[in-house]
Amino acid sequence: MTEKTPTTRPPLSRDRVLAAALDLADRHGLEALTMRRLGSELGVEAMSLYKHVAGKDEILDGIVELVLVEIELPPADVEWKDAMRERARSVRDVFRRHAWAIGLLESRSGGRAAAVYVDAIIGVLRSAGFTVDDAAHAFWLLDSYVYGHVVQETSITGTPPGDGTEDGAGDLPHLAELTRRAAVAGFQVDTEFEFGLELILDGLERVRSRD
Amino acid sequence: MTEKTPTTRPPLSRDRVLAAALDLADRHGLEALTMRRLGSELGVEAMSLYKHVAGKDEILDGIVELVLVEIELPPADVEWKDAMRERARSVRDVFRRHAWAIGLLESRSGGRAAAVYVDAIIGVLRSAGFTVDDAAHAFWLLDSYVYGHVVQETSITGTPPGDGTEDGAGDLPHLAELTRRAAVAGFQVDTEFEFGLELILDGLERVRSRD
DNA sequence: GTCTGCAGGCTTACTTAGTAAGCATCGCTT
DNA sequence: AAGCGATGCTTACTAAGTAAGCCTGCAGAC
Repeated sequence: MTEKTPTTRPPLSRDRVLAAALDLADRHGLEALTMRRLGSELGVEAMSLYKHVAGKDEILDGIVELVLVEIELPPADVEWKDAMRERARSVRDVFRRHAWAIGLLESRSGGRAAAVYVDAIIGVLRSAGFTVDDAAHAFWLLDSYVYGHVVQETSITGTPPGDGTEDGAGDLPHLAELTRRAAVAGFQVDTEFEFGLELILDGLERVRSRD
Repeated sequence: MTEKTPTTRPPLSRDRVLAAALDLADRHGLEALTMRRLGSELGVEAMSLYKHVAGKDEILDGIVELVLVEIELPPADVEWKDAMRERARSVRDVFRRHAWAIGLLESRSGGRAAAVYVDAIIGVLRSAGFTVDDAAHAFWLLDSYVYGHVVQETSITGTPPGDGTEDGAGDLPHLAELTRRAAVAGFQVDTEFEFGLELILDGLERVRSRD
């Protein structure tokens, strides 16, 4: 129909499709990631993508995994507390870069990347003297915290002004006080994050010394 | 076209629509909640719903709020630690009953119900002697933990067997150990939850006694 | 009693999304 | 040269949200 493009287009591949999908989600959000748009991003029709991926679900799984491998695994020889602190920060950074990935993770396993991640973390904890059970506890606790924190951050910063949280604060005195305080102090999510992180790490240290 | 139904149907209303939507999501999952299906559930065509709600988004906001009001607020006169423990459990229970709501919460403010909830919790903490800042810290920390924990629980229990976490465990020794251990001990999420909860509450107690 | 307005539900139809099925073409192998 | 497989294209179907406008029966007003 149209002229054949003189520039030979690099052939598609599963990797190129996934990379483009990741990029698209980062730039325009997850809802912009449609097969048609992803296709046009690659200079191709939507249906062509199906030669390289089974369907949209596989793309979603794929980009979640791409995100997960961005998490920095701690080197095996650092002190456990430093290692956990660093990985917690790394997880937070990664999900702030790819906020859309949080919602996806809920329904997807994360593939092998997730398994590698778990293995590395548990490894550090075991070497530090945690029992199997306590290592599992520590992992769950830390991960729950980090995950929950990131979700709350993004859902707060992503909330447009004028949402339900502020109107009617007249009869919610503590909330009003909190809001006022936050406005004055310049609310710092980073501070919140570090506070909880240190509290948890200290608590885990107590558990470890018991083991 | 069809015969007029002899039984007079109770008229629709915003509340009836939201209640039916909540019920539908509980019974068949969030993806089953479509305007057409919700309509037929109420014996009505999809477009009729638009006389009572502005659109699907309003329905989603509405059922999120319905879920949030199920969270039990602690009575003002209990000891803060008991109050926090109870509300954490209540939050967890509510979201286990309505697992689909978790994903929704990420993108929605929660309306006034969320504000009431925050106000009540901060109130308890302030009365217990927490400074404004520490009350905010405590709130963020606890909520992040509970939220993250629930998400992880549901995503694990919702994962079909044979996912990426188990194959290839050969070169992931710590993960293998953990899996084995979990199989033997009978993995208890409840135990995990309580462990982290108590650790955090103890940490917060230390913070409070400093105030 | 008749008329009228309108609230509440219905019909149709448009848009966007995912994707099944099959066609076309280009380049390499034999 | 002939054939063939891989890669991309075309068409078309289904499901979902929702805009626009129609229909009808009931509540007062006269």
